[in-house]
Amino acid sequence: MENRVEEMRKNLGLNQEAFARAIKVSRQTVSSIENGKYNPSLELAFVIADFFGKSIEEVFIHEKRKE
Amino acid sequence: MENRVEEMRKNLGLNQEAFARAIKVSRQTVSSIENGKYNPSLELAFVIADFFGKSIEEVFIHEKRKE
DNA sequence: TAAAAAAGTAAAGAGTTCTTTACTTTTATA
DNA sequence: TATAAAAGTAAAGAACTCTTTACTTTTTTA
Repeated sequence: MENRVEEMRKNLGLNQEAFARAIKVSRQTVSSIENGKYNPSLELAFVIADFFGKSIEEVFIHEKRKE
Repeated sequence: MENRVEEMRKNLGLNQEAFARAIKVSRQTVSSIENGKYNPSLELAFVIADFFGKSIEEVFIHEKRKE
């Protein structure tokens, strides 16, 4: 799954540390999500989307693979 | 976090087993999510919402608590 | 280009999501 | 009401999410 977290974070002029503080996770969590190491939990996906004022679908791109 | 999975599943006339098969998880996973034992992963939330033809926000209700 | 700031990464550990197996309880129907 | 179908639940284990600590690499700026 792809996401636009880095792009949206940079649009707000925040570095990973400030963004991590704002959404109350570690900086490593932000880095891991931005780099696609893993997806956030649904809860964290909501927190991130809410922070950006976007829907989850606008931030996280679920490419539905067929077979 | 609340969700409307049970309601939407029943609207389609599916029991937990048929629904679980359709979204490729175990019946226990469906039961656990419907009963709020845990939230689905973001990936599974997308699969469920897609199955219902809804957005994640329409299926999963993230009540943002301000302490 | 040297120093500082920002970001990448790794490993160990805690907690969460999901599976399988199996049994119990509830709900629907003959 | 007896049986069948549907749903609840529990436990052990695998895989994933997130934390802390700590170090390395990349990018920015003085």
